[in-house]
Amino acid sequence: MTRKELADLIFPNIKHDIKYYEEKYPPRDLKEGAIVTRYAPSPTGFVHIGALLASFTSYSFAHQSEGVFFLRIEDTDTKRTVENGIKNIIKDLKDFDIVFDEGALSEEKEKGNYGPYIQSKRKEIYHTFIKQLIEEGKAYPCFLSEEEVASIRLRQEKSKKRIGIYGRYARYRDMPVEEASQKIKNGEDYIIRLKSPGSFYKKIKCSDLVRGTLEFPENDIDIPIMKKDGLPTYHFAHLVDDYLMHTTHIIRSDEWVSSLPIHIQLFQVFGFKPPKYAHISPLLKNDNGVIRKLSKRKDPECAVSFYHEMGIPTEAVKLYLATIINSNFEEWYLQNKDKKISDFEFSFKKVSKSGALFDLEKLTNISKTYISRLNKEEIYEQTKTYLEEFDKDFLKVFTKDPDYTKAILNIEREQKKPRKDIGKYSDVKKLIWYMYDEEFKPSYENKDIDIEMLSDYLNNYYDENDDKNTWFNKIAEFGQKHNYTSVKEYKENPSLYKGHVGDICEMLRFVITSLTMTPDLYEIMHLLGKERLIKRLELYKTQKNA
RNA sequence: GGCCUACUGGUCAAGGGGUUAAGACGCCACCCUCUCAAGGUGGAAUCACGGGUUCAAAUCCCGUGUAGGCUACCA
Repeated sequence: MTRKELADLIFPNIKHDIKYYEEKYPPRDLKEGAIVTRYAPSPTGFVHIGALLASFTSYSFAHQSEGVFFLRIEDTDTKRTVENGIKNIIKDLKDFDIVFDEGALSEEKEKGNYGPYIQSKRKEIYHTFIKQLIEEGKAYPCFLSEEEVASIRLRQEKSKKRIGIYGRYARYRDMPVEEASQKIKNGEDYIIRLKSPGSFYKKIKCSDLVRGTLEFPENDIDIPIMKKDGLPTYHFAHLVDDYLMHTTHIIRSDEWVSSLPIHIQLFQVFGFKPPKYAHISPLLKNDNGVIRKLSKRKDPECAVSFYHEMGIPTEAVKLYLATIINSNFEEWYLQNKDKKISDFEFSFKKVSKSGALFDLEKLTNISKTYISRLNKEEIYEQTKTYLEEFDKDFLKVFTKDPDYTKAILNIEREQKKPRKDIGKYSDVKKLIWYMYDEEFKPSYENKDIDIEMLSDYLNNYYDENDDKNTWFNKIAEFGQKHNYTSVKEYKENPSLYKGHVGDICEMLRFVITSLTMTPDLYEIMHLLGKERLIKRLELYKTQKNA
């Protein structure tokens, strides 16, 4: 019995060899330096912010180098796979303008010449590679049950040994092929393990684009490469796929650095040139003093859909991600306000090595700045889209008279330093509700208001056609009649006067909006118009008397 | 237990032997012919700790500590 016969016994239906696939998937015809990379999620549910960060990074590097960015679905863990996972992933990313040049489009469809892009459809390819390894004596069937492996682990833990199937724990590593094939013929369960050529006492140097040179002990664990169900493990699938798909750069999150020795070893076993690796740090969260990785289960801000529900513009999220990925992005953007994110040249050298605490406040600020640069039309449309999905009641009010709403949104907008108060589209309602009569159901706090004076002003002095200067001068003039003076004078001699111009404005603001803080009073009054202003004063009076 | 990695203000960070230790967010104070939001000006850090090396260390070396990751027939 030869190893070839053992390999045939295990994989009786494999017709091709590795060479066949190498010819089927020739090198890509791209310009020098083009980066081919991928986003390779498991379809286990929603896209979370850390994954968005990784895919945004990959996408940016691929595109700025005129390379290729593709989507590969890693569904080798059948227990965790979720219905409609692929479409959700594509949709979530598309919201952020992250689109794929090739890869899976749905469970059935895909585009590109290097597919299939769904791992569960690539079984035959993986088997071809594993078959060759068995023929060459570089991999072997292992009959250790999961229970046996667990008990080995337990013993290792107790005696403080290194954990794993290596050395003498790799009981089936050198089993004669006759015995192994007999066990298989008897129907015993098995997995395929790599016969690791490494030694724990030798060092291997791995280079990482963001971390530099990393030194590890060689991998000497006979890692599983194929599971009982015939599907490959992540490590092995990664090797085959990224080799055949000609991936040049693997950009993935930090939790993978410790598998680097395994991955390098796998490439060496086949004599393939490994791709370049870049490990990016995870996003962290300060949870009441405990710093931990952002978790899908505990943190709502983790799901990408959270930003959608909050009405935070996707562009703002991207700006924030860009500032996290490259520390020099923020400064660049400050100086190049009119440029797009894609105009920035990302570099691996500027990727931070340590994990960043996710800062919602900073994101909000970026978002405010971003929205402040939009014009009234854009804000109107964006808010409308948001309300259509999340607040149908306010949508009716908001869209009833589009020009009026746009005028509200335009208050203090068309100026060098535009107003910066909308951080997310879900804020719009609580910022402008009082401008709509149907929403204006105020509950006034107790405050000293000279109703008679305001009535006199609104009826006899206020003219909605006045420009801002005239408006202000009139209030000052009117104030003098009632013993109110300028702010400066009042501050100098507070005892001589009843108050200052600002006090009149505050009273007006309060009666008109029921608020003490609002944007520019002149604009608000102008938009509301004299008639409604007087009505609001009447409303205030009746509420006071009640 | 083993193996990795990271530690500069509340947060993100620049700086890689000699700097008044950039900048952004947040915070505080003041200014800005009505309040807010902005904007402007200013304020707050001896670079986790302990030892070295050096005329000189946030920067180099060694320990310690803390945090994170891996150590699955999960990815």
